[in-house]
Amino acid sequence: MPRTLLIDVPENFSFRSTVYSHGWCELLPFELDDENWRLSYVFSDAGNGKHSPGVMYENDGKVVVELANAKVPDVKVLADARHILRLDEDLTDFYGKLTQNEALAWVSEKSAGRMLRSPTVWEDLVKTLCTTNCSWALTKIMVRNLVEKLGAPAGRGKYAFPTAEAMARMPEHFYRDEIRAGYRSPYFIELAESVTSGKLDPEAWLHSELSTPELKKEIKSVKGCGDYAAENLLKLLGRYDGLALDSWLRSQFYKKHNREKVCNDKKIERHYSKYAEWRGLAIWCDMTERWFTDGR
DNA sequence: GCGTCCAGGTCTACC
DNA sequence: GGTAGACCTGGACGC
Repeated sequence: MPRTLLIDVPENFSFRSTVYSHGWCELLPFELDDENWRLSYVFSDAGNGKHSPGVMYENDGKVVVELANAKVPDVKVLADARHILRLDEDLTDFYGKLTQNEALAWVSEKSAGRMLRSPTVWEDLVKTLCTTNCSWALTKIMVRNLVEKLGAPAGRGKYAFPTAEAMARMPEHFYRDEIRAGYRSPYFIELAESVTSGKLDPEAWLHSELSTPELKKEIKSVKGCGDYAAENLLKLLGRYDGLALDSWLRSQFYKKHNREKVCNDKKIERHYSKYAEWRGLAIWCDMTERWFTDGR
């Protein structure tokens, strides 16, 4: 039976700014209707293998979650929605840092800075691997293939994000031929097997007591995860002291701050050093300003 | 239509 | 520790 849940949001929360924070809203099981500002997702109760396609949107100062069925318990859906939209993340200190720089004043005005994420670190980790060394178009293809070919059917033509168990079962040629993952194929299998065997627990990274450099080292132990991928995942975990520089971010920096000339990473790091532990979020907001101020 | 380049990089071998 | 070369794919681009 369909049902509707309501979630209170913090004062400095913007549904649009959060959904548009980066490309994750374009990766299945997320789907964005940017005319009506509704974000779809397939919620899962991993323990029971149940799934509920849902739609999130903002109305009257609350986030509304409409669900197609009652297969996933309310408490699980609510927790996942809060996690996805980062409703419990306190950005007060970050916004305070931005008052030192008028150029980034728009961030707090637009209530930006909450980077959309998946309900599980597992899903974010796999998606991050899909962003490495390829175009965004290929990233979307790989994620779509993973979801539609390995995800559990959830009705209405929707699929949940595949579990580690489902991914561990498939042979390498499946990833090469069906997912189009190329050289990443053995990495996916190794990662999935590590998670299913209990050797690796990505969800524990959310509350890890390790320092960021130590946690980064652990993330980089995953084959296919280098500096960019580890720092990108750290941002999704709520740690912003790495810049997660990739070719897109670098090119945007050259255009905006270096007269379109290439420079080394040290210069980029110096530029954002004043934001201290928030520098990774500061560079991301700075480089994506047009998305929020010009419309996207 | 075909070849080349490169994109939201990383791994390995070698020095 | 630093660096060169290999690695899959698909889209853009030049011819």
